[in-house]
Amino acid sequence: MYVRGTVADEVDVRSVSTSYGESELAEVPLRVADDGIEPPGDATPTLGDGGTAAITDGDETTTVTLWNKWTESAELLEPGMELLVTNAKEEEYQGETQYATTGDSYVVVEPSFLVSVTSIRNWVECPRLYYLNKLSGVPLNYPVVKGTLVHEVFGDLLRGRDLEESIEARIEERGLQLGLLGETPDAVAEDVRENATAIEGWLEQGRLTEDDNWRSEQLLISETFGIRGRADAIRRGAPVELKTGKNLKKEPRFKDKVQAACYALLLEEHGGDVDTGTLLYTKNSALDRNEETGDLTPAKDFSMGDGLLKYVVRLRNEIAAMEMSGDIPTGYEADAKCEYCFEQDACMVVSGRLDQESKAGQIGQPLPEAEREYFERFYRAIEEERHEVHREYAKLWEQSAEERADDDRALIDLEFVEKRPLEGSRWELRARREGGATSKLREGDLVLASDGHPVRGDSELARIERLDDEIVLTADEPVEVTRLDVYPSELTTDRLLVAMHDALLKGDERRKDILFGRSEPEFEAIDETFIDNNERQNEAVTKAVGAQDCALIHGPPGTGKTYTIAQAIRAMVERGERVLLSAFTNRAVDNALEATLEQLENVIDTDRVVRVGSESGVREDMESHRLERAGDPDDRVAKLQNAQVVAATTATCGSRVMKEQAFDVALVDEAAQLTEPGTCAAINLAERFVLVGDHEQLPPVVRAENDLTESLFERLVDLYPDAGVMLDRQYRMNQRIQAFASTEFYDGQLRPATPSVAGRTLDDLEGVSSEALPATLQDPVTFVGVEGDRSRYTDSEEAARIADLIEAYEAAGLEHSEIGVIAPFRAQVSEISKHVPDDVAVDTVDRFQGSSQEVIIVSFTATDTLEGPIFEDYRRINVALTRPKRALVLVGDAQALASDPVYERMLAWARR
DNA sequence: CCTCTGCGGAGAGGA
Repeated sequence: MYVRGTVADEVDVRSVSTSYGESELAEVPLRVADDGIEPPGDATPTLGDGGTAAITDGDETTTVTLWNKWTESAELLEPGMELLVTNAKEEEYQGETQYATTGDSYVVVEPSFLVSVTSIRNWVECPRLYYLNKLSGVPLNYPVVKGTLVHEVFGDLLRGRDLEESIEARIEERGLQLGLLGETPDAVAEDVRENATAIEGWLEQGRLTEDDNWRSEQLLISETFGIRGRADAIRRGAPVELKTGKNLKKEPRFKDKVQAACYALLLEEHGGDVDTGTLLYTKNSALDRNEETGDLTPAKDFSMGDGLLKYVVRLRNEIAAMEMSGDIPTGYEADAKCEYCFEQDACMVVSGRLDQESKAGQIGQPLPEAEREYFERFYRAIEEERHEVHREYAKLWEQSAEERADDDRALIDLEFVEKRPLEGSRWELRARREGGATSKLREGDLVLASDGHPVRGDSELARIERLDDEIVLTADEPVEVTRLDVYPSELTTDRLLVAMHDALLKGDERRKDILFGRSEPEFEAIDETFIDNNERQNEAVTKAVGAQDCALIHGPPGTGKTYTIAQAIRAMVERGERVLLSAFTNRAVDNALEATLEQLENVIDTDRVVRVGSESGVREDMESHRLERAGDPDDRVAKLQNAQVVAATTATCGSRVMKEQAFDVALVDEAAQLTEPGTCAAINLAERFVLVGDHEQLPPVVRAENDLTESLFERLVDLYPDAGVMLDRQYRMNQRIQAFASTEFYDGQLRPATPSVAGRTLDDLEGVSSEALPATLQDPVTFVGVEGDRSRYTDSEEAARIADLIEAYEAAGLEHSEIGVIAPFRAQVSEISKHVPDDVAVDTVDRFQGSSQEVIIVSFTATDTLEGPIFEDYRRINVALTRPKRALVLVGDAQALASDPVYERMLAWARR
């Protein structure tokens, strides 16, 4: 039987005398949900749909007694934390039903917080090591890259690939990294071969027989233990861990055992019964020495007792509890000796600078208080984001397949078509979906591909190669795919944390003076005209070029931001500077890059403009500039080092490869959509920075409400008005259209760049005659009142009216491709899509940002009131209303719109 | 109450 619930009160641990002698116990008051208790005989949680329901008020409070070692986990408990006890027994006490741990119980603190196996492995060595790893990441270094290569070759061997072929191919794939490390393919091959031969020899020692039943690289997630990880290999159901290092002792290292034990727990939940683990220390090897040394083969088998598995769960509980409480580990939690630790210096510096308690001691002066306060604030905010990612994981088993599909987080009920082995030991999987099924999944995404359930079934990490009615995936292992789930990745949060750490602990002092408002940005006087027909654009380029620290370019809709950026980069390149061009989205990076390439055409060889990013992220027409990772090391590294302009998303700027690069200037576009740490990822790489954006348009997308919602751009614009320039002439909208946005969001400063822009109408378009339009649509801005169907996120009446409007425009000679429809909700987007022709662009506000259209129709999808966060953020209407060039139609319920002052003014303007 | 893009996954090792 298992018991799951929320800790209702403080927990005391005490000693009692029992018939077995002195024992420790903790009585945990637990608020248990209706289905938080499973009937006896069920050792594991129900594997049916639904899982454990949320705890509600009417739930019962009971007492769960945790015995002996589990009291260590009890000490970690605080009211409000989730607790899960497996194999509990039911007891009657004073007429009340209570529960207690048995010899077979596991106690799991905050089970929905998924701890990675690596975290547990680091933590057991020293909790501080775990923390440092999270904070500063692992830089590019050869031993780590080599280790990864050996693992890849190991996987290939298990999948039957030829050794030499595998080594060559895997080294080729890592050309760029190896080049940056100054390694040659031959030397690396020699190194890898040494380890790999040991593996191969061991495999050939008759151990790889038909019934050995191997599987390599399996991603495992445990909803019971709250652990996830990827096992190197599984042999006859037991974990095999590969180590590239040396171990001449008889026993495996303790942390390695712990790692294997984690996989054993994960396998146990997947129906296994594991009592041994194998560690493969491939540097030990030299099989020829086998006879002299007796048992010095690379493999060390060890038996995994119950005690070890439970110990691992307690370790995991320590991490979960610490992460929930937000505490910082000191290192005293562990017995590890700091003097032998590789991270001792880093540890002391971090604790010294951040004034943290640390077993290793502190080095250096603490950062100023404002910086420490900043660190703590953002650390907390980023960790909250991480928790949201963990909650996404929990939904993998808390939600039913149908719920996930409704949430667009999964494609379900796929028809498995085939699995086909590919060259290089990967597999191609194909499945078919019913037409019309939508999801957040896109080509290039990493997904959980499963034969029915992403956690409980056979499941594998796969990449979407093609996403049509037939879906094509690639994966390391074959899975008979019938379902795909969004894979919740912590990568972005990891990189945000590291970027913030680098900005504060590695950033130069001058830069920090700017970030912390201690010093005004300075500018070199530049006596040059860059753009002669737009004063503000020219001023912006002048500021960008002359900035000693930073410049801020505020670009409202249609004001030629991208062109200004391209001009600024051109001027910088002409001065011989190395420039980083970055933005949050791939789309924005490619847009800016395209404009930049135009400007640089006759300035430098455009081979020296390099786009760093994944194949699926980079726009097709920029592919020729994309830096392929694979190839000859010297060649790859030369291409990057010689690049004078490098373009990459901010997330990529946080990658190990990009962190090796240095620039004179970082230019960040769409900077108002970036969190502060996100911006830091880019500007950390350069001496000076230029941020370009518009804080009156959409803010950063974050999962949790916290300090990440304000961009660095916005903060600095407020802090240093003199460092900024606002572009004030727009080249997009008819004057009538721009009027509202100008007064409402830009103090009336936004104006048409030329009389012809101001006077733009549909009649300018070839074959269009506005006379053919109904009288109500003659004005460039129109309001169309619709009562609405009173549903929450959709409105079929609005959708129907919009279809009529499109017909009217079509009759007047407009092409479908010249019309765009914007709605606040995705549900309404798909509702409208049903009513209008396929080639009319229908999308959410968020996705329309950055583009424009001749005609824009906005569906407000609100009846009676405007409640809801989507309407409260006025920046969203600013974006919606500034997309059209020649005509704007607002469709909605006038009464609802009039209930909010801003919307009411909008209504007045539209109805004029 | 909603909007939703990134990312070589996770883990690789040094005594």
